[in-house]
Amino acid sequence: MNKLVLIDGNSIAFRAFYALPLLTNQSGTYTNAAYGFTMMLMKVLEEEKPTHMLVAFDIGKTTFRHKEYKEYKGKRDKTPGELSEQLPLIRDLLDAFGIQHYGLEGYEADDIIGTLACQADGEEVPVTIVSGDKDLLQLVTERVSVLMTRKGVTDTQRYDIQAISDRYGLKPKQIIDLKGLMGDSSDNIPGIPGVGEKTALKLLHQFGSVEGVLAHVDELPGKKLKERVAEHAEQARMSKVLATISCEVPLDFSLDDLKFEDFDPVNVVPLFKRLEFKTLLKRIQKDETPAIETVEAKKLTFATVNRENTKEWEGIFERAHLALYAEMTVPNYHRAEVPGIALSGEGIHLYIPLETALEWKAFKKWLADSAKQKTAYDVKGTHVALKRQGLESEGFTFDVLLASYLINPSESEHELSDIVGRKLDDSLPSDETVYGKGAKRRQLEGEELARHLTRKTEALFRLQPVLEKELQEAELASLFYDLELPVAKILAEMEWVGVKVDKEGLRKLEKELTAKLEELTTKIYGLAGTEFNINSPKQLAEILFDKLGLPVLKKTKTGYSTSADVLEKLAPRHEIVEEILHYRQVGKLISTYVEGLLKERFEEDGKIHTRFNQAITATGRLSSTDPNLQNIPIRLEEGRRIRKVFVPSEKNWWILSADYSQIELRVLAHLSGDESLIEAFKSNMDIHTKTAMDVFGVQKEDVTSQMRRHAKAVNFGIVYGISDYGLSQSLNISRKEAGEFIQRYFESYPGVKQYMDEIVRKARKDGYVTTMLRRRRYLPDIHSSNYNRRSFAERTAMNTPIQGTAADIIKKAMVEMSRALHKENLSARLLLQVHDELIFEAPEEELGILSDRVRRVMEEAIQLDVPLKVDVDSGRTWYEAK
DNA sequence: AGGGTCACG
DNA sequence: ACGTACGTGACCCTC
Repeated sequence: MNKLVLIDGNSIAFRAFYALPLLTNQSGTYTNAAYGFTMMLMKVLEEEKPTHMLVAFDIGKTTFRHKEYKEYKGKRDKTPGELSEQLPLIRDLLDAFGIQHYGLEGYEADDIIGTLACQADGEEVPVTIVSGDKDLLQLVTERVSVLMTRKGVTDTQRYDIQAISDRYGLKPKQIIDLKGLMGDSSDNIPGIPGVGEKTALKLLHQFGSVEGVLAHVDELPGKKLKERVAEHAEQARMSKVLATISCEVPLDFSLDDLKFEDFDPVNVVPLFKRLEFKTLLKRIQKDETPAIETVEAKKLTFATVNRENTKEWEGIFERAHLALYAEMTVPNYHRAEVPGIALSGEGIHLYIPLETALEWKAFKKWLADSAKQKTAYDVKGTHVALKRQGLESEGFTFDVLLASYLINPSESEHELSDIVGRKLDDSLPSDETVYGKGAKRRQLEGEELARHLTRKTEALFRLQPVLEKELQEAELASLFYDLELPVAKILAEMEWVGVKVDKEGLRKLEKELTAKLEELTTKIYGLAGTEFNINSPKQLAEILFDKLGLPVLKKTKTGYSTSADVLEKLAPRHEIVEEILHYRQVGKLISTYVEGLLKERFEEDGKIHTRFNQAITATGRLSSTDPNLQNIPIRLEEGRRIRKVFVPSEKNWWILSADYSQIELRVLAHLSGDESLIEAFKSNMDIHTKTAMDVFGVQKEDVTSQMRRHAKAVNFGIVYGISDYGLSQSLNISRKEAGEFIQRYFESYPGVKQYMDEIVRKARKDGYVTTMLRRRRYLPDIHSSNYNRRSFAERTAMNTPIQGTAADIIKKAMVEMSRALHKENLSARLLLQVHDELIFEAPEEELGILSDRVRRVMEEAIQLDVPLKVDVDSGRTWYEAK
């Protein structure tokens, strides 16, 4: 049975555009209208199952209606550029779906739809019209219905004869009369002034049509109305003509030409990927997965290597380049089992169960051979996990995870299946799909595991050239090969070595802090006059604001804020507040640091083995998890004591820490070329004092500690992409004062101001910003019409080159330091990196040379127009090393 | 699972 | 009139 669907293209595109926020893909193309349109399209295909389809568009400016009334559509606002540039995109999408689209000079989409609806009706083919325009209701018949958008994009209501009657009490054709009387401001159709929908409907219910109303002017209720109708009779007749949809557009095609057979995902997927329609992509790929999977599974022939047949497969190790994947049972590779390993080369896919791998000499030789090139996903994790199984691995020359990260560090999904979905015209089931999650998680074995793993290595093998090319094109190849890959190997070693912690020291701290917490708890209950959960912001707010009547200074989404900055302001008003602040402090130390560290400590070696995530931050920094060793307390003495439990792992060894002084401001001085700032660093001045002198116009001797504190906050603000509001918050001053500070700063350092303006301009032009080593971050929101999003992107444009360059520099220092340790034959080891600081452990006799080398390497890691300065200190624990 | 809070650079 | 300082991760509570 045939079914024709006619879509009012402009109407749906408009609706989608205004219903959705102004989305863009990474390359800055606006996609919201195209996205909404596609959602609607897919819904219609699913629900209507059309055999014939057409999307009609308005093209050109004038239609036959303008002859009748030259003001037609006269008052309509211009289509925004962000929408009109998406119309070609929508046509591309329709082409990909294999759906006809059409526009005709001199006619509106309505008329094309009307003509085809009439034809189809004549041929007894049922028709669904999709639009947001009520005009089209006039086309409804026994066989023609209209799907009208309601709110959002895909929420629709079907209008047939009955529905129109229910809603308006009219027959479909009377919709024309309705508009003749009430007009339509969006099309600039006048109708009768003062007659809206209510009056118009009342009149039509009584007299049936515009002509009927005009013939009975005398019988109309109310003097005013009579006058108006009489006066505008001609205008009403004309309005009716304008509102009438033509069914006689000369079309050079017939219904048969509009045949639609189900779309082919092969054509649609690449376009969805380009436009980053992730949800829709998943939807069509889900529908398609079974088909693709069987094809893939058939195509991919793999072999399982076992003790008996190893000889048959050893030829594979002759190959110059293979992909390797070591499967793990849990994400923490320090604790994971490796059930098996897969290898892929052109036309060959092997699965090696762990037991076989451990005994297979040729495999182990190949694995440890640095001349044998290997592509992996996460070489750091792979290396560590294998090492835990007693397998040495070398020669990782490509990391799919790191490549994907460098290509777009803002992307949050770098799981292999996501990368395959983005970069290949293919799909791979995610680990969650294969293994399940939570309680439903299961382990695979045998054939199933082998298939899943070889699919992964096969994908890795194909991904490598694709990613390699993208790296080249974005000028990221050197960053990848010369910096990130070497850093991955260094981090693997750091994680493998781990940091020794003093368990007894932690236990003592735990006892002491717990006693303190109990004391505070009792005191707080006493002051509150009741017991409650101090850890619950909700219960705490009740006590503070309801029971004790303290003023509410700030709200959160869900209630009253009890954050530290609020409590500090409330402290003078009630004794309890200070105790709560202290309680929070101690509570944090116990749960996150004392208990947290004890939980992560490995019994075997008494060490903590964190994992540095090298593919997470948008700026190029590292992060650290399980536990996070980059946020161990230092600012307050009570917390700083935690550092006493971080000790050297060998007798008579020391902890040595080397940190960059003011690296971000020095980078800013270099990037901006500001003479005054450069001079300040060249003469080794205290930069915050210098800023205070300039901003407050005083001599060095007259800088008060308050001035220096304010200047320091301004400097932070500059690095973060300053705003007066942000600065006012951090200093607890008025926005006006903050604004004045900023203005005076920019007057003192005009080069910085110029640089900030320039970097934002560049971000707008290119769509991204870069660091000194060409690390790239895209900023699609730089074009957003939303003030907040745009402002955020602008601040990011200012901050990322600074933070990111500092990250580049310390990574470079790590690579060179690792070479230096090797060359000097030192047994000192790098343990941790904390953004601008490197922490080592070393035997006492190496402290002199190590301190010397570290300072040199770090200070000379990159040549800037200002010197880099490094402070080095050592001690028996991390606490004492600084 | 998400929000609030807080630890670091 | 709006509502932000940049970059992270872990814990607790609440639903």
